Amino acid sequence: MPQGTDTIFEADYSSEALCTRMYRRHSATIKVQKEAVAVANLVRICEATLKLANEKGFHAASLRDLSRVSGISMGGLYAYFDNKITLLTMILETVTLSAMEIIAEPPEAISQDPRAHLRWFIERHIALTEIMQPWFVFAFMEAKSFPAANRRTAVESEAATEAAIATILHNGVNTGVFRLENPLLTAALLKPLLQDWYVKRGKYRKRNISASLYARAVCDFVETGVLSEKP
Amino acid sequence: MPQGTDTIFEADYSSEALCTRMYRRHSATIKVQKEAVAVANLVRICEATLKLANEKGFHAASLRDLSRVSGISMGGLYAYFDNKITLLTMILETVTLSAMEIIAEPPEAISQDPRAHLRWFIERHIALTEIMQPWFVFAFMEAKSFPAANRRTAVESEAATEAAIATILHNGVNTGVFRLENPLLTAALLKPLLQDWYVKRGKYRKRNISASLYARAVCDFVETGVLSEKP
DNA sequence: CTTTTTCGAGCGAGCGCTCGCTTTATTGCC
DNA sequence: GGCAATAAAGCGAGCGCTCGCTCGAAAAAG
Repeated sequence: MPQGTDTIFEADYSSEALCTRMYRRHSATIKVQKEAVAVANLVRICEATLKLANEKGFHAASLRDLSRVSGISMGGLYAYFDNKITLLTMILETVTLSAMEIIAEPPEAISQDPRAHLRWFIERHIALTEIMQPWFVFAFMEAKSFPAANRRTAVESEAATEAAIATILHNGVNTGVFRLENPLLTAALLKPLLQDWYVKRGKYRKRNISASLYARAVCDFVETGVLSEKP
Repeated sequence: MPQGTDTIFEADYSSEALCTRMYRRHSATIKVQKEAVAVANLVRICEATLKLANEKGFHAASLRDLSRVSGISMGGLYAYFDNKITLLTMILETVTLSAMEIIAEPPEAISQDPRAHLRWFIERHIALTEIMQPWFVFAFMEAKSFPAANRRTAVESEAATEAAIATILHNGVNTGVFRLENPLLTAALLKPLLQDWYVKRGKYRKRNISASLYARAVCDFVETGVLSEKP
């Protein structure tokens, strides 16, 4: 596992790995033929794009900015995409595909226990969005300006995450571990807690709250709420 | 109360009322002297700006777009602001000032009971962001591109909201009504639940979830979590 | 030498913003 | 009330500039 000691993910989510997958998806339209060269430049392009979009928004970032920050000339950039929206789409695809991989079957021992299953899902979600933080922030902030097709995909991806949470909650209700009226609505409330980790990352960094501490806080909050006594 | 049967707010938050306050704050620089005329036009400008920013983002919306949608000529617009950033600032101020007014002392009966106090605060927050939804979405989405001074104000305003929640939680812990380890962190987790109502409003509309139903769901979720038994 | 990749000046479109002018409202005088 | 005189408000073509994007030449690789 290239990303260190983590063993919770099946795939590699480093920039190089993500851009390799991106290159292979778009090898038909990318004009640079040698994979090693292309991937190295895609990494520079993506990292520069995420940096600029985070600073001033994707639309406000010009291709001259991108050329300067990535160190690739204007013309060079157009060997990798045919227009600015394609670049946006390529990055969004990467996020959506990765987000879909969060939803997976957990180890056998965990899937039997709804409470452990929920904790596992929350931790896994926060861990991936931690590794890919700039990518997820990009998708979240720029979602509005996506072409309609991409926006639909993004909404579907988010709905799939909520549905996965709802299923876990539902299993918990059936086995008597959880008590709640509307699993889908509760799942909808859990989503913003997971998103806040990457959207407001600066806030938590300032308060010295790590990903695992945040994950634990979310789990505790979700499980028991704030009341001393159940009403 | 001009906004109907609501009696939870001291002030009026209609577009007219908000733009009247906006006009008085900026009467020195706004070149139109008659308040009635100026306020009517500010309403058209603000509503058009919020609409366009919601569709394509503030930066991507041109002043020609704004002129067309608001029905006010290019030159006319510049009687109300001296540049595009000033317009952004004027709208942000309006949101920040309104958000600050959410934090208020509740009726005597409520402030004695931390549980009622928390519910009151949640309901009040959701009710105001419901009335002013486009304004709050604007502030949330465009916060990144604010001038530094405005961004600082926005962060402070958000911190103040969290601090207010934390105080309520703290009182609850002291009186034994609430049980939680870190009131500030729990308050930080409550914030995204309140924000999701206006940021992802379309999702909840599609599912026929009203503001009061959402507020109730958040209150229940926060109070008791999902577990059947306290561990 | 041929092929692949990189380069950056330059194009037209569209941007934020201005300014000379027209239209509308108010005032003062009979 | 009628009517100039003045002030206020509204207008939109056009300015300088930056945008996304192109393309022929230069450089690097094979």
